[in-house]
Amino acid sequence: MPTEPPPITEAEWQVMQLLWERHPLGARELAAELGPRRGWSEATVKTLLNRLLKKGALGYEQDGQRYLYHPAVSREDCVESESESFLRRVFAGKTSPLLAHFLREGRLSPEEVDELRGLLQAKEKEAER
Amino acid sequence: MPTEPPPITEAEWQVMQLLWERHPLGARELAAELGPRRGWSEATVKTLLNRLLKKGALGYEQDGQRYLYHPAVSREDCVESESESFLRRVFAGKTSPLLAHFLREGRLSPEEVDELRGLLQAKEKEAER
DNA sequence: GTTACCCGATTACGACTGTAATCTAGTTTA
DNA sequence: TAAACTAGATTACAGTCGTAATCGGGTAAC
Repeated sequence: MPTEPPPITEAEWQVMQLLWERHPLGARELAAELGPRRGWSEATVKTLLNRLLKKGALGYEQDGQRYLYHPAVSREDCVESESESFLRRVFAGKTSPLLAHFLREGRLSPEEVDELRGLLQAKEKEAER
Repeated sequence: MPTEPPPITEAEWQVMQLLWERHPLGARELAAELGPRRGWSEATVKTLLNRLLKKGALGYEQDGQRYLYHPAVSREDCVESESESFLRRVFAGKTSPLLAHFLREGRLSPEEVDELRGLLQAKEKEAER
């Protein structure tokens, strides 16, 4: 069973997403990337890093006198737990209406449609069993 | 354009879900239903009702000396705005991975699979255009 | 060796949340 | 009519969040 990840807030997700893509990174680099695109001061980024450390969502290795941060929880686990809570809250736990909603609203390339068809077929077989 | 619904918190969603299903309802009935299943005191339910009124998410009609509450924002609008924010936060705005995730994780009846296949086909045609 | 600087740690602070208790004014009851 | 009961309005209060400024200790530069 994957360890239940700590709750990650909206602002913290931004930090995590970047670190899941690319790590390790120092506060400096993180701030350089996130600051402009989120309108955050460097201080704000540092606060988020500290909170994520405290939650156990990040780890670090010392690099001279600074830290190089890296994720300590997997993206999959976080996506999973956030998804579950969203599903429960907004769609009363029923997956099918959720899928219908996003299928209607989303824009999908033909390739994506194809991939999803594949997954649906797999699902179908599984249901037959 | 549907009016942007106010942000609804986790606890408030419970109240809204019940009222979307069945309304109008008095604070008494709401509390009778939500209290047990959420472990809330009646006072808590009243607080939530007040906050939702203040946000404009609920309306009421006077019934003697009490209120009968009813939704003032549509479930669809709330679902939509909550879904958008979830999609952005957790799946970086990309619908396809979201669908793939819930397709993999969810349990679907054969009928649901069928319905989804229909939606997929519609999507496909739309993409061809 | 002082001085300026970099960086993590600590503190700040108002808004929002979850969870209630209390107040207050009308209503029912003895 | 005084006591008890409703039910909405107001107040409470600790924890979290977004957003930051400041502190303190080590490092580099002069």
